[in-house]
Amino acid sequence: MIPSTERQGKIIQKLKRKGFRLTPQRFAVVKILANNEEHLSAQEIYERVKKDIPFTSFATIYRTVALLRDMGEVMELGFADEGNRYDGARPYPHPHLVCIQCKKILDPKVPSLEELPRKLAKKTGFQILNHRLDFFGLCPECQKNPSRER
Amino acid sequence: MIPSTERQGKIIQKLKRKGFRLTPQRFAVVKILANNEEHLSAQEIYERVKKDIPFTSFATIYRTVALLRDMGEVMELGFADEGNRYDGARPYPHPHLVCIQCKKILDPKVPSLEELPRKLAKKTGFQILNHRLDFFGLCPECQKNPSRER
DNA sequence: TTTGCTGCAAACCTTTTGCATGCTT
DNA sequence: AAGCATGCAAAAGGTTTGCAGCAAA
Repeated sequence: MIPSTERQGKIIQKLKRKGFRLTPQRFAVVKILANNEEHLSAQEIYERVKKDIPFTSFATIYRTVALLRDMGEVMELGFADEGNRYDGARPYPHPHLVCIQCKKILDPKVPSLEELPRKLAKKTGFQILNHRLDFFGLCPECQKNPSRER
Repeated sequence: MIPSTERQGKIIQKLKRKGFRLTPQRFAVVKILANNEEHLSAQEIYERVKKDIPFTSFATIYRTVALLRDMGEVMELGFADEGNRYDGARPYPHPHLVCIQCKKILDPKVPSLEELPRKLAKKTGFQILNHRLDFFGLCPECQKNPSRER
């Protein structure tokens, strides 16, 4: 578990420094994303925020994660077939292991791509800003329970 | 350029062998996807098919690429922010270089991941079925023309 | 008081689906 | 004749946006 207050504090300071208001809704979203190793969907964030602040709307969730994403403090993982997932603990490129059945997402410890982006930039002339490395498959639980849903 | 008739013939034979009909619409979609190194959107496939068969509908495009995808003959690349892209020339995992401005997608020649999927499966217990490695950035042209749209 | 933020609902966009019609074999 | 495939239009699903009201500095 990454120390809660560290990421949370960093994000909140950055928000304030940039002149954004720290509303209760934003605070709730930051709290959830900063202290969580999971890769949450907008729906999950919405449900958790509503426990604190029952009047929260979906629009605010989306606006807040977009703000945090634009600040570089949350990584948005888009998937075509389901919704986006958000990672506030490690907002930088890293490999993911995605279960196609229960939809859980893990961060496997594999050697990073290291210099590949830089080499590729040199070879192709692209200015490389980001990358994604995702492995898709069935987690051990879903191999045993072929019907389990998320 | 990959030899046209080879992929095209293989796909058509497979369709027939599996008992699917080779309608003019399907033939047009196969022709476009099999003989094309680009990564086309559904919209682009639709437009090109309509040149041959003006009455074609979007539904048929989607049903056809889904059929080819399920047969393993077309790779569907889903993106969250824009539509899917389809690759009929290389329907197996390989890295992509994606320009975030003009949306072109290239296949860079980089060392493949080799044994990483297998190692990861062994370490995590996941049954790994697929993977994606995408690099995002600005292509040389878009670096010069920051406003160019696709 | 001013400006930013929120909630609600409608809009968006791509993809999927229901259904009646039409084409193949 | 039987069944698959198509076209059309509507539905679906997640995300974004317009707008009026509210709240924080």
